[in-house]
Amino acid sequence: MEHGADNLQGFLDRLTDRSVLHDNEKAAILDLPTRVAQVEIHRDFVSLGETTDHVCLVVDGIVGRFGQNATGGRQITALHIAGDMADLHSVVQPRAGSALQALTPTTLLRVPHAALREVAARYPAVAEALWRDCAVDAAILAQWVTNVGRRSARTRLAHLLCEIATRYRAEGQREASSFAFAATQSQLADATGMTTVHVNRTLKSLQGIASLSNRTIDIQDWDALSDIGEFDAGYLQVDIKPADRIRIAAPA
Amino acid sequence: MEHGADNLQGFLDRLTDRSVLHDNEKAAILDLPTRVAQVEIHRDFVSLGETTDHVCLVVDGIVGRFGQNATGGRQITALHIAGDMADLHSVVQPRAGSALQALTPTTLLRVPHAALREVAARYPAVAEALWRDCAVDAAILAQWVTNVGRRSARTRLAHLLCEIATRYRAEGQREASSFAFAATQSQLADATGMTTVHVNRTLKSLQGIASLSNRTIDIQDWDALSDIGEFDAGYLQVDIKPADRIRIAAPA
DNA sequence: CGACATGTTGAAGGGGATCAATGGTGGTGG
DNA sequence: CCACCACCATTGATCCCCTTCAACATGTCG
Repeated sequence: MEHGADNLQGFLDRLTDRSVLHDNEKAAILDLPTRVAQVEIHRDFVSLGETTDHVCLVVDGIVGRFGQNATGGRQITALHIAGDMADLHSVVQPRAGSALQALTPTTLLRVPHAALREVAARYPAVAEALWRDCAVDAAILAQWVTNVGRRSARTRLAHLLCEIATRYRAEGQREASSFAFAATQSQLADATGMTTVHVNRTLKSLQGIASLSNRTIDIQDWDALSDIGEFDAGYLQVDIKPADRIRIAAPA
Repeated sequence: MEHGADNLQGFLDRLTDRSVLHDNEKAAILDLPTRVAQVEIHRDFVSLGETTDHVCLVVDGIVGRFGQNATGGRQITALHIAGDMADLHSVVQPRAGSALQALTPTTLLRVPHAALREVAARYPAVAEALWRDCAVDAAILAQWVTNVGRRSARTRLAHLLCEIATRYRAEGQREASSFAFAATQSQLADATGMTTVHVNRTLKSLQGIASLSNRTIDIQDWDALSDIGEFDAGYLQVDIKPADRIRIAAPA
């Protein structure tokens, strides 16, 4: 067990984008004990029903949270990228309600529940920040329900691409962009409740607006894409001005 | 502003079904200031984007959390019944990511954020219990994504009925039952991403297994219904044995 | 009793699934 | 360095679940 301050920094950044933490609280987070783990592609590193004693921070790669139906059809219910705590909820609810799988070769940082709980207990503001991140997670899930339930395939896919792009560059972005994203069409299908075939065709229909190739997402026309995707970044709680960040806990 | 201990009891029960709270912590919750509100049917009492300063506890009736697409199609992303805090997440994230609407005439208890935050700050175990409830909420949302994304209409509807039944009687139930649930077919449609027409036909296909009429859900054959719905109640975190409830916070 | 919401039924059309095959492409080992 | 293989992308043809549109029935509440 080592200290993974370098990698924890990404997680801390995520937290402080939305929450107010003081220096001692930040230090406590960077001081968390960690263990690095490499996960090969397509491997479940948390299984359904398993009780875990640590959380998994994504350092590199993409992680999917999976649900499945009786016939084996898999549905991705959440995507997690570098800086995300993929199962933060497990701190208060250690029995996994869904499996976690590496969608690409992935590097994780495992942080023991015990250590995180200790920090959360000592610093209420940290507990609050973690809770807040879970709330954002839930807001994203609610968006996905709407996405899958009430939008056409084209809109669905566009919305997902917008969400991913926005989360990658945690700044408001209203422009074209291009970034590494090594998911396959079949994984996009699992995330949008479509079939691979239809993802392929829908992606084609977005030519000139956005594309996925060479493990890279290219967004050529952000306005058009966010329009098609009916996308409004508000729910991602990105770009919260420092003055608007809330802190319930007293100064430590 | 009065004390609504009677009605807060339902909320406290919900919390203590999953979390361990000591007597002083329970007392602090029952002591929260509240304001009763009657909400007429079909009225939004929280709008999208609004910043609230209180949470809404459902005392009686049914509340839906709504998302919507560009053409006005509405999707219910969560259902809340008596005892549920419909927007608990607003404690840490006061800007509403979705609207809340009364699906039936509803009685609410409004609890000021300030008061709840004060209790949460003084009693870390309370903050933990609230956080845990948000985590359960998120687990339900993940199920809904799977439900809407990868299940047939029949399965979807059966799954929803199973979830509602299980949440109403927060005990493991493997049997027929009948309970008041005044939602319309059109609301079930919004919750499952179907059309009213198809809900009507699908409901008919469940004749003898389950039915919705006279504002009442009747489940005649639980085994068949949970089978069709591919339902496993685990994610609802109902029926957690006292010994299995987790408490991070130290004894107060 | 009248009005409006909710439930019911029929007919027709389409969006996306399904099935099936072929074409790329990167990775691996001989 | 090439041959092979596994995985991924692409395309066509067909089917069907569910939507859409439209009408009518039923219920409920003032």
